[in-house]
Amino acid sequence: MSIQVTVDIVIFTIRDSRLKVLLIKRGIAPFKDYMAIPGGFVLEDESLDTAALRELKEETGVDNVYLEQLYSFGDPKRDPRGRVVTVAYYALIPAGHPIKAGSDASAAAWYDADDLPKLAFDHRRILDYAIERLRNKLEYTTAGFKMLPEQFTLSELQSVYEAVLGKKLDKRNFRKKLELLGVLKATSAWRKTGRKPARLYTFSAKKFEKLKDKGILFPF
Amino acid sequence: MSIQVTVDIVIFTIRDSRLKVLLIKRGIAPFKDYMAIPGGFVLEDESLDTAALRELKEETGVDNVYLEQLYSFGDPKRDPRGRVVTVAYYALIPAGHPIKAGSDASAAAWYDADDLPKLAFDHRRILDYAIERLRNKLEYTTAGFKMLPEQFTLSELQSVYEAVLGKKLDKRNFRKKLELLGVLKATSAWRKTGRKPARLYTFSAKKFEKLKDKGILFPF
DNA sequence: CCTATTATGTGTATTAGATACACATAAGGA
DNA sequence: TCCTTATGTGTATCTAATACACATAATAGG
Repeated sequence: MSIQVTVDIVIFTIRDSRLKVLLIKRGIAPFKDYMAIPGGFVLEDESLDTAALRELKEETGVDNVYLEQLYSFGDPKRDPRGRVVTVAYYALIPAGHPIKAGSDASAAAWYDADDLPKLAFDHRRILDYAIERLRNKLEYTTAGFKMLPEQFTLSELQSVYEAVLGKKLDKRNFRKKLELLGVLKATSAWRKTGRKPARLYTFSAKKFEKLKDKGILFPF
Repeated sequence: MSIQVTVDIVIFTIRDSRLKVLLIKRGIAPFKDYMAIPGGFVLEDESLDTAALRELKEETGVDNVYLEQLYSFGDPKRDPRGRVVTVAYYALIPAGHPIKAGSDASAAAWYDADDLPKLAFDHRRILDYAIERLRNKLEYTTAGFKMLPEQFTLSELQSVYEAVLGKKLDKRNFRKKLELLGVLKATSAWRKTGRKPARLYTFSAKKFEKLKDKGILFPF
């Protein structure tokens, strides 16, 4: 009745206007040379969240990013070595956020969420579940903002939504909704990106909290 | 690094037009005489879902009801006896469904979800989380139907929604939405309940699946 | 038997939000 | 200087959400 407990973390980011997932290559059996979601054992004296944060830090050097528990997977045969229950998490990393891949550096890489390689264990199922959750959460939470740096253009924000949802959105309607919600603050800065400069915005957490208190959710 | 894993199950039903939760009285320390959510250890060769189904059956005699994983709780100090990670589930039992409480019979009872006693361990947190999840799911899934017998009146259905959401709904608008969705089948049976008889309906899973495929969700 | 009580069942008007859709502007690069 | 590309902006239409009142059928009680 004593079971090993791990955490596995699906790490999402946006790159090249695409939803990407960080995978590492397994160096040892079972599933040697398969790609896998980063993870590891929960230690004796740490909570599940702490374990996930620690693993995330170890694997990517990343701190202070959004992390949420996803689901627990506990099929008795999911790990051929023995009974392992894993608590899956997912993390959202801002586009362009620097990643210091750890000792597994050469073996870690970003993969397109809709073009995944074969994965070890039941990681494909975990990943599919994470993508589904992210898509849903995007529509009624601020998950979209968590994949952007503090300052961002409206096109960048829209691009995040399009990458995750996998479909094009209408620019004017997208902006209309944002304006209606009133959770963006225009800054006086501009992104000069080769073309016509775009205004930079920040997310107003205060205004969002007020909306949440009123039961108003994001309508994308 | 070897941890005990349990499942705990928040068991919901509707009684007297109120959302109720099944709690059992603990006979032994720690938290002796406190009320607690039913649960128990995950066995060596069973999946998490199987463990939850087994516990549910053992505690209530109930089979074939809706069961969904909720969240995993793993604070190192949540159980004073040692390291226990629990995978919480919630179950929805149709109103009026017979419960054969097990050996703990005398100690098991239904409590109003909004008038709970002191609970053992972190069970209050688990329960609050379950209620929140149920409220949310009610609005975009068929959870409401799962707390009703196969045949039900429209008033009974509305009463489930009102009990869970904790607010009154407009009868005509409620029925209008249902009609728009078209997931109900009128039967030729009537519930004679002391007053004017009410028509009995059944839920059409087929039609619901079609709606789901189109991405249409329940708008309550 | 008659009346009071209680739950069922039904439609319309108003408001709010969602969707569909096109063009002028500013900058960089050829 | 022109071409390319991304930014930024408003209106009309449709669909869904909300607010709201009364006749009907049955039982219970006097």
